[in-house]
Amino acid sequence: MQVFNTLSKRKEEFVPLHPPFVGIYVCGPTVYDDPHLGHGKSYVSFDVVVRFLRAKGYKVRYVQNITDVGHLLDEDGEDRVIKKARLEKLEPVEIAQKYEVRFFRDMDRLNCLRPDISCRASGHLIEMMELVSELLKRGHAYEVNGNVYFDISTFPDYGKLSRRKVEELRKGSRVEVAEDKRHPADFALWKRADERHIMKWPSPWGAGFPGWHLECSSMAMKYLGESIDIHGGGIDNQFPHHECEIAQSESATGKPFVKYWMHNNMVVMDEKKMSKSLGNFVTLDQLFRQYDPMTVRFFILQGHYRSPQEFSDEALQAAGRGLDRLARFREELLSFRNADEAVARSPFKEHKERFYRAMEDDFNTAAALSVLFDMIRDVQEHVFSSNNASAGAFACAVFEELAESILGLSFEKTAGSQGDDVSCLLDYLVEMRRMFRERKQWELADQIRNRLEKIGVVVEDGQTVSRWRKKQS
RNA sequence: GGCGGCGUAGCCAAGUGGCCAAGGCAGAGGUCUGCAAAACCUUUAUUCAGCGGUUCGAAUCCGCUCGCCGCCUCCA
Repeated sequence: MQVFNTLSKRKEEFVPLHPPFVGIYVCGPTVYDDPHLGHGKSYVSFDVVVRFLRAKGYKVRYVQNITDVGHLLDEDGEDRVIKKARLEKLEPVEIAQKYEVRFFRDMDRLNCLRPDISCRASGHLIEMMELVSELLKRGHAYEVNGNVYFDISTFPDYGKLSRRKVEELRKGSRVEVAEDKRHPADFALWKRADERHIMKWPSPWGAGFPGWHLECSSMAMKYLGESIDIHGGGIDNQFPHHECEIAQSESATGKPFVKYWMHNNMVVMDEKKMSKSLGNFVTLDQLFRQYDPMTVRFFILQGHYRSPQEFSDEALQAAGRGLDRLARFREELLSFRNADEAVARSPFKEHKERFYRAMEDDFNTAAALSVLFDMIRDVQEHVFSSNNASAGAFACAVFEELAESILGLSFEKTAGSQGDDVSCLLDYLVEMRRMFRERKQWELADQIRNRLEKIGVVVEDGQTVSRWRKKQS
């Protein structure tokens, strides 16, 4: 299996440090606002990575952090969480809690598996301080006025992930350099907090809070060991965040921190990166009012995780239609589910192999997805038209494994669309329409169909039964 | 200014040296149907931003030009 490693800038054969175990750490969200489509792309991408590694038989431990401590926003030392707390008139902890809940709510809707360990930065201050002490002890850090900085001159490899030279960093720098740093590129491990700062902790260097790269190093190493297999995150975190993680971790342990660095690309909107700070974002919650979460997942899967992805309503609608077709196909295939598949001599083994080959080539979900659509045509020929039950059963099992287990597409009806009062009424209206049709009272039958269409419900007449469904978007 | 990347049909998007350039959506024609919808079948880029070069052979490698983006500040 080939994985693109940002460290080497090429695809490498994937060999875990301690097979069959795989430790993967993915940078989690800062919980101060609702997650947007960009978060969706990132976490769906890594969800598929985890799902596929498990399908390949690896024992995966998936760790993801929750950043609830907040990072520096400006020179005043106010961080995003605190700023939001002031705006919403809540405690910082309430803000973090609130948006953590909403983050998982949206990830659940996208059918992302929960991480095996979801760890909050605020619960790991001890570990972070220990890391700072270790770096001080080893001479990789220095203390000035209650601030502790990492001394970049002690780590010659600094820049190896993002291909940057320390000398070049200074020139393009857009922020003012803190005066007490020895070198402008030195970064904070611990920051002193004044009285106004609400989120602060006592430490050997006085009251303060951790630097923004520290939590990932501490928690990744705590739960996955000093060297981990995969570290993932957004490409926009490559520098400085991941670069600093490497410097801290490797200086403290003397061991390689990460074997494979994986970075997902951005969602693009109006020709610009979708992000909070630019203001051109659409939250998942907003999106889900218009599109089914699975449509969003399907949309994400249609692109490659390392490519930028263009967001537009047209693209989302197209994704919805494509997913619809897959869902109908799956429903038809489901009638073969329990047939005897043991005797199957089927062409679908080949589809499975093609799918795996695509996924083994750096998780090419777009190519993998296309195999599913090829399957539609071939199942039509080898199962539906010949009513071949054993081939159908095999195809059904293959489809469930590929589409549902690995790609994480869920075709179960969303709650509220089944068994509630509205559904019962709709069922009755469709039944009524059927009676009109049997008596060839087309006008009355059409009237029902037209009226339902107006409230976004489509009626479809099949060979034997009529069905209704909610129209997407 | 430094580093990195992108430009493939109306839209989204795979493909990075060699069968006719995946797949989805939209479009066109057909089958089915009371009419629709859905489904199914067929079809849709002599061409991969442009110009040169390397090669028996390039969308894929190299050079230049044009356009665009990301990172260098928190960001998935």
